[in-house]
Amino acid sequence: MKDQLTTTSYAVLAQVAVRPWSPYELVQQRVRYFRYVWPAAESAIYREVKRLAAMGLIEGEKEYTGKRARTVYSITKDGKQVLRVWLGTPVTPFSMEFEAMLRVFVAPLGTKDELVGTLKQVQADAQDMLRFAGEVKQEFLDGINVTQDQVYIRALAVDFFISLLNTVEAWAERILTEVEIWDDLMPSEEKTKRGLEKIRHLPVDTPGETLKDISKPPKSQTRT
Amino acid sequence: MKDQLTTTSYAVLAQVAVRPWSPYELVQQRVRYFRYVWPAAESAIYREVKRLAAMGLIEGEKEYTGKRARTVYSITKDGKQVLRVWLGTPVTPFSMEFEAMLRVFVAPLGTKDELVGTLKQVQADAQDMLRFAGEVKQEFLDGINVTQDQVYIRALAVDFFISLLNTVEAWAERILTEVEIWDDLMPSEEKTKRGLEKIRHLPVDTPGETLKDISKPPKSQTRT
DNA sequence: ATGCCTATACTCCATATTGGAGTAACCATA
DNA sequence: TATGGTTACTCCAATATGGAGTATAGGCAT
Repeated sequence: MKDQLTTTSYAVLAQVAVRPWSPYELVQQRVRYFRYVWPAAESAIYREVKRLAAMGLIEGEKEYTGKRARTVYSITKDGKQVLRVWLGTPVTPFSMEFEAMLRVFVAPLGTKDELVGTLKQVQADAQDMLRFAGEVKQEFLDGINVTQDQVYIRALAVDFFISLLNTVEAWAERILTEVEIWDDLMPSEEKTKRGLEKIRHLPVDTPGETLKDISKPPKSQTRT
Repeated sequence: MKDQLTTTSYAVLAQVAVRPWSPYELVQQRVRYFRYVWPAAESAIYREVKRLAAMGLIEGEKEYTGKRARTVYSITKDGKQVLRVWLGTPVTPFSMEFEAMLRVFVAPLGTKDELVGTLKQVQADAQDMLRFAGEVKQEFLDGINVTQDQVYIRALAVDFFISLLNTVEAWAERILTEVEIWDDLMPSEEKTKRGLEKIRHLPVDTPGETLKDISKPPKSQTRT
């Protein structure tokens, strides 16, 4: 066992810092707490719990329901210290997986219906997650969230999540409206004109002068 | 060699569909074309090129510069057909990695400066990527992008990318303003009040009645 | 009391993926 | 001719993933 902690380790450790959990609970609740900002497989959680325990960063207490054991883990002093040290290290940048966009790229090979279907799916996924975010919002307003004592911090996260999802949802809506007025997905002068117009109005600064050298994009992202 | 294609395979195949590339070019240019919506390691690209070639979905032509060989790959009929079929299959949902948010969760264990530093980093990363997006925008306006003939499609992607980055940037800015007025990161009645007020005004619907059962969040996401 | 279904609580493993190290030729400059 | 950078990859140890498998508990119908 390597004792190099990964971001997944810190995600689990951070969750245990909130209050004690059993591995099973962590697996279930990760969806509410870090799944959407740091996806990790179930088996990864179980593995991390063992590692953290072996390293003395969390400690377990056994409980029994009949013969079935379950261990509830709490964070230790060392664990807190490790989190504190981690807070001083550089962050890995935001990154995403968005398969739908790859499909948009090759959409002209398929049908308009397929593109519309993909976009509707994106919209539906965003709406599902927004529904979930709405529930979390309500939990906080009702004062019943597990991290209620940390509202002032968690509010920052819920804000992020909701802003992002609204952006995705609005984009899908906007694009659907655009695609709906197309007859097909073939290139056309009309579409090209509209596309360029759209690009021209995008809210971002363009570089001062035309680029001679194609400048390097921002450096790559790594997951550790 | 398994011939089950992964999303990374389709990403590469979609890129080769644009125009012929050598593996090295694909690796370099992936940053411009799919890195931000489907991250993949360099070695993964080389591996996929080999697989796709072995499966007859792309075909390579050898070129020489002195003794150094390079192979330029183009998509085949079969390759296009495979992409077409793919367009008819279900999409995997959007997902992201955002380590900074995990740090926000445990921020009270550290200092205000550390939190501010993390948020500034998020902002800087977003601004870097926005600069890159601005360059892409300019390329299209100048008519010199490699996918210029697909502006009407690519405009949809650039729109997404810029909207999302602006959202992230604006969030970081907003949160920095909030955090700046705090004296420390300890819980306080004042902070709790502000947090709840913030949550109350978040742009998302809350469920009609208070939840008795904690409903299940949207289903999980898998990468294939 | 017995069987059956579902939830709890994990372990195990074959396969896939990653980052990085290594190899080697080419090219410009000093 | 040395040397440093770019092109153009290959290879691999370490890690991560999804899914299958194991086993107990509790509720409910018969």
